Amino acid sequence: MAHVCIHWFRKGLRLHDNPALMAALTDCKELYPVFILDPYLHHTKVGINRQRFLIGALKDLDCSLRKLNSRLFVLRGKPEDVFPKLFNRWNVTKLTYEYDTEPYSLRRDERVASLAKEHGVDVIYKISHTLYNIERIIEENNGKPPLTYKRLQAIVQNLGPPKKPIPAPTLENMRDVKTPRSQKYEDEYRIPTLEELQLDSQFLGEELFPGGEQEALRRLDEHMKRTGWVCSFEKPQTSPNSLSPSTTVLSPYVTFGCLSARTFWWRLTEVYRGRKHSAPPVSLHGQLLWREFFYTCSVGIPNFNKMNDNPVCTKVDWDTNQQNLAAWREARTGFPFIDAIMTQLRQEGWIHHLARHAVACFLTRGDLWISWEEGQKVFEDLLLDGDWALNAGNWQWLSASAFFHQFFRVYSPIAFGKKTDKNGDYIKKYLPLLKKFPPEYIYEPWKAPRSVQQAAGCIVGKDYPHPIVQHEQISKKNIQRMKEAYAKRSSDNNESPIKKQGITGIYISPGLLPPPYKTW
DNA sequence: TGGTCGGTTGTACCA
DNA sequence: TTGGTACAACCGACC
Repeated sequence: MAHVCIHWFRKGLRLHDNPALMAALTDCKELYPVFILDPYLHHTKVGINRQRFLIGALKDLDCSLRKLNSRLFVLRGKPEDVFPKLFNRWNVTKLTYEYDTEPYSLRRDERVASLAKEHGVDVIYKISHTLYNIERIIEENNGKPPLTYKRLQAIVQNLGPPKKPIPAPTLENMRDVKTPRSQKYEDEYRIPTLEELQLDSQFLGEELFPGGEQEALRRLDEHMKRTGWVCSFEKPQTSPNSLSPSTTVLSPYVTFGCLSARTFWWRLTEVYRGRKHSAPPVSLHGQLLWREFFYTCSVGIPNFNKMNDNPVCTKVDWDTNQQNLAAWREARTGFPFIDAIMTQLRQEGWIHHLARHAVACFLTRGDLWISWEEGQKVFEDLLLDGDWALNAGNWQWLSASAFFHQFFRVYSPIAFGKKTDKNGDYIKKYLPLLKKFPPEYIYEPWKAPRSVQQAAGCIVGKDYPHPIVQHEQISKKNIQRMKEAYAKRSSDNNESPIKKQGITGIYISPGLLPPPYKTW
């Protein structure tokens, strides 16, 4: 029997390495490629850069599908409301999609799958967002997520390399498949503009990272040609404040699934072959494994995006301070390095990993003592590569709430940037107000004599804010508060080690701080 | 994937 | 020549 099939795009906005889409084409007479703008995921709070990236990715997908005599159908609403109507309207017999491990997605997909069953629709899903089947990694580690990178590496070593990516469907694959198209459909299911999504595009900057599979593959090709660079890539050696990105900026494409992580992995393997090359955790392969690491944690650890009821997260008495949170979010902390990074984040939707470290440390354990959950929300809205699992994992890491425990390693909002940008050119690019300050004051303009401030045309306290905290003092105090939080954690764990751990494995010796380990 | 401080060592320069 | 000085580079200890 030939099927009428919906392939549901959510992430995985690509044709290459899309096994669920290929499954849709098997015994298929009619194909409906569908994307649903879900108010839970695509609300107006999501940053406009991210929305633009999504719209770009959808346009690109539609364009590629049209080359296969198909198209993309874009709908709006809650998937559980949308699908029953589509099942009836199109007499659907099969639904395919890519497996998604986020808690919201799992609940959503469970509801949709059960609706599909009620309508006599077969459901097929495939794993292609991650390198591995995440549940398989957990199984291999005796049912617990590996809580160190090293452990994850050992597990995946046993599993062997990730599956090879499969090619995109061709016209040959589409020979017996039709996508019904009519003028009525064109209007009804077209891709909305940003204005239609009630977004004001006048605040948009230049589109540095356009969404879409074609751009993703172009960008991948461009970087893979640089064999020497790829082979010697070590993440910690790249600069957080170069004027153009010092890394690939493929992450937004992997996040939306415009680029398959497995395709990226195997392209790197090709480049590495026969050459001396860097290795995980610092290499580019290593970066993909970090993604895998946090995905595995996010699946195996309950309430992974929260402090409370999250068994790996140290409980910290974070302050509530709306003024300071707003100053951080809106790039007016008075520390040019921090404010420049937050400006780049808002304008461009991407900042370097180490820049994320600097601002995350500043918001949490370093200076403002504000919960990492607040930072998580800001990154979620503003980062093009904002990914539920990676965002939660990295915020816990940086705030020394989980995974990373050397809380006395505090980034200086003044000294850190100087290592790779002595002149402060990065600050001048994103905070042009400060561009006339001489290098000796650019990281701490409040120290400049009045005459220098006047000459620079920028008076601290009037044109640019005073620093909202005194870093030297506050960071010392915060280290002490962190020490107390760790001491409390240890004594709580001693009282009921297993119960407090929540997940059954004992991965931190109760009563002891984890040994200083180096993960790269 | 830290920062700071104090101490040591190495080195360039010069009287 | 050589001793003095300044300073950079590095190390370990500590937070």
